[in-house]
Amino acid sequence: MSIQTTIKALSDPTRRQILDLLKSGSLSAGQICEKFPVSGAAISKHLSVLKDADLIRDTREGKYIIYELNASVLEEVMLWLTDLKGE
Amino acid sequence: MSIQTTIKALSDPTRRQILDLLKSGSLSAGQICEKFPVSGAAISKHLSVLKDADLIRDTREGKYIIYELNASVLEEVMLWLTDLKGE
DNA sequence: CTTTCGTTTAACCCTTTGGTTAAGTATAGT
DNA sequence: ACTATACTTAACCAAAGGGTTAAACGAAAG
Repeated sequence: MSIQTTIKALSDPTRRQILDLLKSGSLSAGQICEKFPVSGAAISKHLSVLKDADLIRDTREGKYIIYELNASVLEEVMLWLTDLKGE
Repeated sequence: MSIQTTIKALSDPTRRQILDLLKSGSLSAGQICEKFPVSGAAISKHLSVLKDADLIRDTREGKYIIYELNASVLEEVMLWLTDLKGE
């Protein structure tokens, strides 16, 4: 995954909030939806952007789809930022 | 400056390249332009986005406008990322 | 097997974004 | 005072982004 894909995914506030939510534990798409004042379709699209960036992973559990955070790809961004900051 | 403004500014590859350039030292708008295959107007707009985000500062020197990196605002982004990664 | 529930995909609508060219502003040099 | 140089701003355009509603899909339950 490119740093471009990662940062683009991070550039929307709703998506960052979703990541913040998942920090405390995995949630189903529906549970995530409840937290935002937008349609399920909108959230579903955000989730797919985050998934394409590999910032989240999903697994189906029965009729639910559970999303979990994958923070490991943030490493690349951190490195770039650290380098930019110089030391 | 909000983290939103900062990340949005970072979300364009040309703007990130500009920041990378300025890491090695301050440059005039024209010198920055030379490095990119787009019009001066396009670069000027990128510079203004970076400036609004306080990621760069400018000072006029004669007929040149010199841009310098201001990496300090990256701290907030770093903190958010670090928190998300969970130490 | 049909229905219901959870979620995604399709089709669409605006707004934002990143580019262009052309015109404007500011400083330097003649 | 003019002209050239350095850069920005204005006006415009096509593409991308984030939202909506409605249709489709997958698994479970009746």
